[in-house]
Amino acid sequence: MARAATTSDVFNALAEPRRREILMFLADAEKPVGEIVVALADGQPSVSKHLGVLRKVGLVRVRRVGRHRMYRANAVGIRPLYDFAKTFEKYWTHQLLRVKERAEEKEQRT
Amino acid sequence: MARAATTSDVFNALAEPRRREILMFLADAEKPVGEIVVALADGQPSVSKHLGVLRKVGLVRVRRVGRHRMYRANAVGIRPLYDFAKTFEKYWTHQLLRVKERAEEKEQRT
DNA sequence: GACATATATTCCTATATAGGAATATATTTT
DNA sequence: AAAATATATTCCTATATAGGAATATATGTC
Repeated sequence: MARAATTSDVFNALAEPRRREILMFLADAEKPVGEIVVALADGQPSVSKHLGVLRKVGLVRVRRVGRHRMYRANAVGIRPLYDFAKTFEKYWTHQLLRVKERAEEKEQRT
Repeated sequence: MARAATTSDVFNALAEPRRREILMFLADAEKPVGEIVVALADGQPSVSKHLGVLRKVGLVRVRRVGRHRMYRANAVGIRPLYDFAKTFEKYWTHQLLRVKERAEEKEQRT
């Protein structure tokens, strides 16, 4: 079988770097497609397609304003990713702590 | 062009649900392949392949013990994902706050 | 209504899978 | 060294892209 569809879930949708960039660009304020195209120096059809994927998995919302479409990030959509990653937070904290301890031990010996 | 290789980065590697499950299973302690196979009720070659991908992007470490290979999660490898997701934390906090406010306003009106 | 602007969609293609089956490799045991 | 155990790798195939080009759709303006 092939890989799962990018539209199937948030993880797959965000596996694409361009889509992560778009989402970060839309984090603070809503923007029309044309501005994204300029900001990311990408083609218009490409951006539209990426926005389509982000919309399907609920990571962005759209609003029509005249002939523009204003897109904005739907932050809560990222929670599945955040929650998954956060599970491991304590482990790398410990890991870094051990590195620090070893560094200090080494320091002691000098 | 096709999608980026799963081995290219952490985001792509973790787009696959099975790999996320494997990583969570390896979070607390190192385990031999056979145990993962049993725990996740998957085929041995399948698990081996997934472990190969996780290893290539630095999400797991291996250690040989007799004829076993002990795998463990390398938590820090998840930081790119965590950092990305964390960027949006403040937004959904605000978003939830607004939902709460609206709910309270509504409550007031009754 | 003709024209311009903004965006979405369709069509095509090369490619990187993921899964299954079969096989190869490494290590221990007898 | 033969057999058994544990794991990795190879081979094959169906499929879901992502990108480019061309086109369609919707809306505003003259």
